[in-house]
Amino acid sequence: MSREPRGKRQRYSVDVVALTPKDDELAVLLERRPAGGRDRSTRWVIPWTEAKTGEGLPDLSQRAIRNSTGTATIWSTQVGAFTGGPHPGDSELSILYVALVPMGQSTVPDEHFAWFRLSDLPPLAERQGQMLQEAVAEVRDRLDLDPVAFKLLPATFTLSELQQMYEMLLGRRLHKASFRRALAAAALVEPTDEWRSEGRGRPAQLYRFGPRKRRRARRGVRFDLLG
Amino acid sequence: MSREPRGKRQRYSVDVVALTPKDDELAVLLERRPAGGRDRSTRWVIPWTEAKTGEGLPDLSQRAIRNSTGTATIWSTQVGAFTGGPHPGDSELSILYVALVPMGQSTVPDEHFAWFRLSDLPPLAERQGQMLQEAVAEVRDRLDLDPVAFKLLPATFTLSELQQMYEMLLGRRLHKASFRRALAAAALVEPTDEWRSEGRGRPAQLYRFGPRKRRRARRGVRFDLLG
DNA sequence: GACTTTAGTCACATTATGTGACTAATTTGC
DNA sequence: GCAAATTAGTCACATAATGTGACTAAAGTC
Repeated sequence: MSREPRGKRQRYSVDVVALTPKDDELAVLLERRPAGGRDRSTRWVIPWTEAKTGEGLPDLSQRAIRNSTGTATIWSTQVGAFTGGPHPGDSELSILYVALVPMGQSTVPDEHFAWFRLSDLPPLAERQGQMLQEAVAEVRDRLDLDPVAFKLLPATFTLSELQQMYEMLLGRRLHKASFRRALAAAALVEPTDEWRSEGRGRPAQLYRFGPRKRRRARRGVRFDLLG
Repeated sequence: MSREPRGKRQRYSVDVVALTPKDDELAVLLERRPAGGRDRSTRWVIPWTEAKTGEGLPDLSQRAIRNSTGTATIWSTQVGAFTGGPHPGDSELSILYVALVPMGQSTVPDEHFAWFRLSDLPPLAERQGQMLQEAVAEVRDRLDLDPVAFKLLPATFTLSELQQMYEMLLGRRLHKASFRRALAAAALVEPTDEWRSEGRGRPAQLYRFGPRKRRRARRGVRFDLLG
């Protein structure tokens, strides 16, 4: 599957950056594939799936996610289209998706796949590295528009776990009182009647995701320009 | 150019939604193409350009923008990849770009092109309409991360013009004092020593875009979820 | 010169956010 | 059993950001 005869090029591929929390950090699912050309070593690459003729992106991306993560019932979104630099599958055009795998569901389909923490990545080809960066940026950028943090948590969770998830995604610490005040104002979670005793310390109440009311999205202009 | 022999399918196309301000509203550049199949009428479509083998997206998108708007020196960004629904050029996959044409530069390359205000669109195919919506949403979503509003203005402008541009993009009125306070805090514009007398009323000072200092992008979590 | 129109600023009320200190409920060590 | 440690959860207050009406300024119109 790694080499195609020249001339019969792939039309395009869908590449999947699957992310999951691991040791208070994001981890990405990579696939071990034999290097192309004269290089006999193996390398880690972002898993990809070839497009079939007539297959639409919704189906194709679901198939690609199933191929790599083993499940298709997880959240994903398109990051964009990429060209340039060598692609492991010889396809000129990659459509990149990022998929979020909840805590504790990060199994691997077989021994060719493994999770790597972002701070402990194996060497990646340039285009691969860039695509990974953009996939992570896509998730971070959506953080306050889209409740993506919840996609990385199990169905019920404590507020401290939720805060840790936001801290992981934002890359900085948050103040507990501020976090909970903002959360309450957004009415995003609802308490369950369960409590979790996590060893030492006071037990924490479990919450589930459940947006109750609409926020009026007023506010003036922001000019939150960074660059 | 409108029909390709069956079997020799296009690999993919780059479609360009070019936007410009017109009558206090956004307008989009559409192209008149003969309808496919047995339909002899013409229809308006989002301009597209076929990919050539070996051409990367940066070059290709510039070429596509030049083909439709006549210039390539304007701001653009990728919106995403689309499949599904008929494409006027028979290509299964479209990579969508949105390009912003400054006020007063909205010429058309020839009589096959025309600008349509968003409130006054001709009938579009379903996929085309959806792509247009996503392109506009992309620009709106970037408004406070990226100074896109300036890409729709000439090099110098009055603060009232800038505010009107934001109001057009946001679809709501802003308070003058708030707007200017936020603008000053972001240090995004600098005054020129020119003034414009626009008929009646006090003349307005002209400004140019010129970010002076970095904003520290602190702030806690936002939870600005709408949906 | 009074009135209209648009530009530009100010002051104050209201709301949002940052932050430390507090109380609560549990385990651990003695 | 009881103090110390640990984590959850809340409060109160200081500071900052935003909403808003009213004001002054400089031009044209009649």
